[in-house]
Amino acid sequence: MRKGEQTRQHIIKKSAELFNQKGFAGCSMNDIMDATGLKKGGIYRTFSSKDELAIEALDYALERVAERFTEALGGANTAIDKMIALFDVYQDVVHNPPLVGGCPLLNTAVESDDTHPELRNKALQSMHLFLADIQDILQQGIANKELKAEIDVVSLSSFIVSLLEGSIMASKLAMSNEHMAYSKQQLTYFLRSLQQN
Amino acid sequence: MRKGEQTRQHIIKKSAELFNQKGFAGCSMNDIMDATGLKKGGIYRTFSSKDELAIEALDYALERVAERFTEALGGANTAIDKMIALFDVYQDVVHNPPLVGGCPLLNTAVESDDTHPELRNKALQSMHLFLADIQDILQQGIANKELKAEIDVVSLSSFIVSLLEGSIMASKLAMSNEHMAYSKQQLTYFLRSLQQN
Amino acid sequence: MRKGEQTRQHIIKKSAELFNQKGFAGCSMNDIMDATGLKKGGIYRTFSSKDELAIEALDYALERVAERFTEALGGANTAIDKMIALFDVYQDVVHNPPLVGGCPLLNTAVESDDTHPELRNKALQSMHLFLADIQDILQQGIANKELKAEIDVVSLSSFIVSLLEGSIMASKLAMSNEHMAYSKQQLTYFLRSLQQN
Amino acid sequence: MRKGEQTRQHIIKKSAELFNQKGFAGCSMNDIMDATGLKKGGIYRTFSSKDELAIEALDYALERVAERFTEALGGANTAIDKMIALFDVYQDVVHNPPLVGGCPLLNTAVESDDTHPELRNKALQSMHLFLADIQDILQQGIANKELKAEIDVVSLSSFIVSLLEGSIMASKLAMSNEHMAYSKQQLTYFLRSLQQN
DNA sequence: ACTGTCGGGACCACCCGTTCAT
DNA sequence: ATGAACGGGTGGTCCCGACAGT
Repeated sequence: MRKGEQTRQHIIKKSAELFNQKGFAGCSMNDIMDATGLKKGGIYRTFSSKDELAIEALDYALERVAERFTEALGGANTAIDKMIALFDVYQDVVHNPPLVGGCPLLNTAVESDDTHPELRNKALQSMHLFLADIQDILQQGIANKELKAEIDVVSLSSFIVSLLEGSIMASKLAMSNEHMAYSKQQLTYFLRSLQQN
Repeated sequence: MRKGEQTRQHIIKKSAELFNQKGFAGCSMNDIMDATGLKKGGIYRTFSSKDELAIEALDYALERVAERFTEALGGANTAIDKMIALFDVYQDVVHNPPLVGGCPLLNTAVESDDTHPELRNKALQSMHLFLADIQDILQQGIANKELKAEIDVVSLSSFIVSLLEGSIMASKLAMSNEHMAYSKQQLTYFLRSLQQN
Repeated sequence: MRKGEQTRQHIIKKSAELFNQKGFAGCSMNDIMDATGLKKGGIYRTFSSKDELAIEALDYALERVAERFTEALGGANTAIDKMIALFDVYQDVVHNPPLVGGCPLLNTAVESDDTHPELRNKALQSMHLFLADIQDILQQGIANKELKAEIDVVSLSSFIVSLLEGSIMASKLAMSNEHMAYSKQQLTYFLRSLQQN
Repeated sequence: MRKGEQTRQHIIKKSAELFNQKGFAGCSMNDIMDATGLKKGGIYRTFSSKDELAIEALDYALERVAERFTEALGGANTAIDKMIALFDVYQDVVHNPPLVGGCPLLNTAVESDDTHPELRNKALQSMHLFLADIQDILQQGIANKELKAEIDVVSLSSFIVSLLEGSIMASKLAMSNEHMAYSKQQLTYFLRSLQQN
C-alpha cells in the first residue's frame, strides 16, 4: 500500500470513530488533527473538505459494521438464530460496540435527517441493504419450512431493524446493556410464535 | 402571564423546535435569534447560556410529547390498545410529528450520549418515566387478566420503547411512515400472542 | 453620532488607507484588525465580509479624493488654470498625497480590472464622473472664448485624466514628484496652444 | 535547449501572464500549478520561492513588451512617428495587448510601490530604460531639425510615458480602446506644435 | 429596569507558501 | 519532478459579556 493510501485509511478510521461519537457538527477538524496526529495540510491534501471526509468516514463505518453482521450471520444456521445473532453484535454496546460511538446508521440518521442530505442518503442506502439481507434470510426460513408461510417479510424485517436500532439507543442512553437483552429476549419469544410447527 | 414570561415561553418553544431539528451543536444562537425575532440581549437576559436554554427547551419538548402520549392513552381501554395507541402518536412522523424534528428523546439521546451529560440525563429520566408508565399499563393488563401472568413487564416495556424509537428513526430516515406502520403491525401480532385466552 | 456609526467610520477610514496601499488581495483582515484596534467580532458585526468592507472603503477613498479635486477647482478661474489645479492635488504625491497610498482610482483599476468586477465598476463610475466634470470645464472654457471652439472635449478630457493618472504612477514608482511636475509643465504648454488668441 | 531549461521557460511564461492579470498577491502557487500543469515540487525545484519566480516572470514580461516597442519603433522614421508608434503597441489593449493582463510596468508599479521593493525596483529600472530610449529619439529629432531645439527632452519623455501608461489604465478600466485613441490623437496635436517649421 | 448594541476572543473550515524524501 | 506533510495564515462564525439608551 502506498504511503498516501495508508495515511488516507488512517484518517478515515480515526475520523469515523470521532464522527460516530460526537456527530458531524460536534466534531471539528482540530479534533481530527489531534486524533490523527496530522496537521491541517496533511488532512486537506487527502480530503478536500470536512464533508468529503465525513462521507468517506461514514462509508467506512457502515462497512465495518456490515462486516460484523456478516460474520455474526455466518455463525448461525436457522433464520431465527440469524435474527438473534444480529442482536448479539450489539449485545455489549455499552463497553464493546462494533464501532466506538455506537451504530453509525442510527447516529447518522438522527443527526442528518433534517440537515445533511448527502449523509442521510448514505444512511438510507445502508438501511435498505440491511433490510434486503434480512428479507432474504426470512424468505429462506419460509422456504425451509422453518417459518410460517403467511409471514410478511417486508414488514417483519422493518420491525427487526427498528427494534435493533431502538435498543441500541436505549442501551447507550442508559449505559446499560439490559435494553439490548430485553429486546433480544422478546424478539425470541415473538419469532418462536412465527415458527412452523 | 407577565411580559417576561411570555417572551421566555416564546423562546423556549421556538428553540425546542430548532434544537430538535438541527441538534444542539448544529444550531447556533443566531438561528434562535432569527427564529424568535429577538436580539442577543433579549435571549441572554432570559437564559444565561446556550446550555441552559437547551435544557429548558428539552424539558419543554419532552413535556409536549408526553402530553400527546397521555392523550393517546386516554382514548384506549385495554393494555394492548394502549400500546398500539403509543405508535399512533407517531404514525405520521414524516409530515405531522408531535414535535417538528421528530422525537426529542431519540434525538437528544443519540446526539448527547457521548458529548453532553446534562442533556443525556434529561433524556434518560424521560425514558425512565416512559418505561414506568408502560410498565404500569402492562401490570394493569395482567391484573385485569387481559395479559398472561408470566409476562416480564420490565423486559416487555423496554422492548416496546426500543421498537417505537427505532421505528421513528427508520421512518424519518426513509421519509416514509411505512416503518412505523410495520412495527405497529408486528407488535399487534406479538401482543395478541401474549393475551390470556 | 451613535457609537456604532463612529466605529464604522473608523474602520472605513483605516481600511481605505490600507487597501489603497497594499491592495485588496494584499491586505488581510488581520491587517485591518491591527490598524483599527478592533477584533474580528467587532469588524464583522459592522461589515459582513471583506468584500463589503472593501467596497465601502473604496467609496470613502474616492469621495475624499473627489473633495480635494473640488476644492482645487474652486481656487482656479480659467479652464486652463483648473486643469493645472488638478495636477496640483497630486503635486507632492510622494510625501503628501490626498490619500495615503496614492490615487484609489488608479490603484483599484489596475488591481481589479481582471479580478474583481464590483470594485472595477466603482472605479469606472468614478472615472466617468471625473471625465464629465472635466468636460464641463472645457466646454465652459470654449463658451467663454478662452479655448478654441474646434477642441474635441471628450478626447481632451480623456487625455488629461490619462496623463494625470500615469504621472501619479510614475512619480510614486520613482519616489520623486518630478514626473508630476513634468506632466504639468508639458500640459501647460499644450493647453496654451489650444487657447483662443 | 535542455529539458530543465524548457520547463523553466514554460513556468516563467505562464506565470508572467498570471501575475500580470491577477497581481502578485492575488495569484497563488496553486494557480501557477494549474496553469503550468506541474506540481508544487516541480516548480520549487526550479524556483526557490514565489518571490524569485515573480521576479523572473517580471523580467520576462518586461522584455516581451520591450521587444514589441523596439519592433514598433523600427517601423517608423521620424521622432514624432516613433512616439505615435509607441501608442500603437497598445492600441488594442482591451482585446489584444502585447501581454495578457496589460502593461507589466504599470501593473507592477501600482501593486508593489508600497509593498514589494524588489519588484518595484525592476519596474523602476524598466521605466528608466524606457525613458532613456525616448529621450534618445527626441534628441535625434532635435538634431535632425525635426523638433524645436528648446524642447526639454527629459520633461517631454516623462510626459509621454505617463500619458501612455495612464491611457492603458483608462482603456482597460473602461474596456474600451477609445482612451488609447484619444491620447494618441491629442499627443499628435501636441507634437505637431513642437515641430520645427 | 430592561432591551439591544457593541465588542471580544476563541474557534471554525480551509488555503497558503514551503520543505523534503523519494 | 512528484507526493506527502507542515504549520501558520485566511476570511469568517461562534457564544457570550459589558454597557448604553430608553
